Amino acid sequence: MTKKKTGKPTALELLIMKVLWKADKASLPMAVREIRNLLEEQGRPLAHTSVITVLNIMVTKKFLRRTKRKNAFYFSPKLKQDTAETRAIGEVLNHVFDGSAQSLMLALLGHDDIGPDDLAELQELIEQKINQGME
Amino acid sequence: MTKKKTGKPTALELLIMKVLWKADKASLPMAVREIRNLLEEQGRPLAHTSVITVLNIMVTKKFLRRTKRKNAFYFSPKLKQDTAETRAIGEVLNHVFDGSAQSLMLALLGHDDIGPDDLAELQELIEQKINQGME
DNA sequence: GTAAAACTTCTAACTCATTAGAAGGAAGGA
DNA sequence: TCCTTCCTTCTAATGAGTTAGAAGTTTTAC
Repeated sequence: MTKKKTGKPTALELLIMKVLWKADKASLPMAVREIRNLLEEQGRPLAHTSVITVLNIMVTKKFLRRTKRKNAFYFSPKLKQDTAETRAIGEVLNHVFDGSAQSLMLALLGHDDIGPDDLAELQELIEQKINQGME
Repeated sequence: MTKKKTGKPTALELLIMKVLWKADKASLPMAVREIRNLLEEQGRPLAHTSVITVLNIMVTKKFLRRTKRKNAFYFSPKLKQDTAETRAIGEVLNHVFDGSAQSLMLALLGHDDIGPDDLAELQELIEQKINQGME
């Protein structure tokens, strides 16, 4: 009986994942210090050791891969952004909206930050999805 | 300087909110025992005192209203379902999808549980929103 | 080659969420 | 009235997430 535990990143872990996903587009594993610096730049200053602690936790959770290079460790994402996003929306869909995509959509459309231009784009996305389904 | 703290319910608090929202449609405040029973029925058995503890926390968080009736307390939702849903989706929108409704939509459409019939309904919802905007 | 700098592991504190027992007050039946 | 039942408040334990210091090891710089 293997522990299933799909698991989604916590708030801080998500910040780190985003940093690493970005770097990963250029296939760049990152050192602790680089990650720490970027976090600080985006208003989340942390002690060097705090970052290490979280990174190691993320490795045990299988969110990250850790490789030794020279004297230090480098980290790269193992959990894909798509996967994390799908899990996150699935979580909200099931727990908050009881699985109703319609309810979720209503809440999204009711949100302030959605402009008329956004609406057109959303339609386009659904359009594509529909067409893709009948190919 | 007042504490802003918009605050969204935790996982357990959300379950309780849902129970109370349902009852509130008929304007029915609920006693602890009733809430406890419903939670148990839906697979979340808790000690009576555990339920009380959470309910009281929810009152201090202003999620609930508490009124004395006879010897016992009755609870009803103060936080509206719409509001909670909007906050929940806003949270994900901002933290996971960096404010991009398009990204969120893609993740939603990529989710397994979305069938072709859902797609049509989602389009309809956006349609309505668009028309409503130009009246 | 030795001292400083960089990096890691270990340990631990603190908060919040979840869970529940012990103890005490009010209500109600025999 | 008295005992049982029901309800509350207080207290507390556990676990996860966040944060960071102390200490130890490797690398680099002069």
